[in-house]
Amino acid sequence: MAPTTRPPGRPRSSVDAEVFAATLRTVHQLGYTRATVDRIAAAAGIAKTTIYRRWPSKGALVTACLVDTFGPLPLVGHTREEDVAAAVRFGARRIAEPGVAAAFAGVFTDAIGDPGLREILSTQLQDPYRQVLTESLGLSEQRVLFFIDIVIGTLLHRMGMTGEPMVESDVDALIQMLQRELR
Amino acid sequence: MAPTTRPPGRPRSSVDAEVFAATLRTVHQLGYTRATVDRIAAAAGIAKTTIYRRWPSKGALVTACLVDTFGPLPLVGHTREEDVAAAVRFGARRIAEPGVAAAFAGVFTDAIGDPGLREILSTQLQDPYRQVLTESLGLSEQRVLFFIDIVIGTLLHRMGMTGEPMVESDVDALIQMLQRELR
DNA sequence: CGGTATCGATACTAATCGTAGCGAAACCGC
DNA sequence: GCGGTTTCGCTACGATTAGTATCGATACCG
Repeated sequence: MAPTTRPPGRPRSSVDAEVFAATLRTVHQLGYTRATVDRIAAAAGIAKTTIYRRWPSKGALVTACLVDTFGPLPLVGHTREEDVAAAVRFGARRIAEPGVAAAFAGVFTDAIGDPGLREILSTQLQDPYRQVLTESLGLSEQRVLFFIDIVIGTLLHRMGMTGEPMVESDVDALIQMLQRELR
Repeated sequence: MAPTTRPPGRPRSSVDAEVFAATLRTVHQLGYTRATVDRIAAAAGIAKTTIYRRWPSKGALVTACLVDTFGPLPLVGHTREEDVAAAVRFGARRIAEPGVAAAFAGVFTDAIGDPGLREILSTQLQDPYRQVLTESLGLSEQRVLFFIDIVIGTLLHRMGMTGEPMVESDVDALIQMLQRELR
């Protein structure tokens, strides 16, 4: 049926990309807590109310921002080893981008005690990778979730403790360890 | 020299244990953000001002609470394998305790953009384990920090995503993987 | 009993989240 | 061009929270 019947009224201005960029920039500069919606809106050059018309809460905005930043996982490998390496390097690159780790930590914090937000987090951010990896790596769902916990958890903990991304030699060690584990 | 010369004036009432317990209880029930200092104080049966006389900020209070909860790492193993297993199980038990994971996530969030708090976190919480493990496992400092990232990061990510502690079979898999990695 | 430092209680400032209401603007079909 | 509909920017607002200031009461010491 009508695939794109434009609804009546003034269309939404296409500023989502601007808002996401402004969100990461602000979170990077000030941290999650002090990255107020007011400041994010100002950085994006729009009004705060416009943000709340599109995302129901600050946590949902940041989660959407993370989903947008991570994007699809490019798995082109011919072997499981190649795919594991590609996935880990993908995660390491993304988490090293300014503001991503801080946004992650903030969303985790908000998600505790907010089941709705945790649902969004698990469904929109983790599930796509779980599906792709389950198919691509040929492992059980439990095994894939275990893999995701290790990759993302380890990289985030390093960022949280030191404020710096994991050095390349440690990323290499992480890849080798997981290649052996998933052999 | 005088080991315990009591300073003049009214001594501090010994309520630290009560406050720590109330902190974890409240964070467990309401999450880090809504666990206000007012509520924690009420749960501990003391005044909010008493808390601020002892800890400079909510983040510092929760960090001290985590330090108190984790406590010293009991390493009695005769082999590196035994010590690795003991350390992982120790972390898994602690992080599974109510409120601990939520407190961790909250402190990480606050620590970004608050270098003082990150310093406390790194120095008071991570350093003792780094020292003990470096000595006990006979590994380089870099290797031990890598080990800590994997253990704590993985366990926290599972708690943050699902709200439930990691199941025992996955903890066993984590142990085996790390034993192989650190062989 | 005097000196000193803590305790409880109250009040306060400064931020912040999220909502409500308003007139102006953008786009559509006619 | 014109009415209908929806989003936009803007301002204002209520509720909640971190952290500070203050004051009388209290506990311990010599």
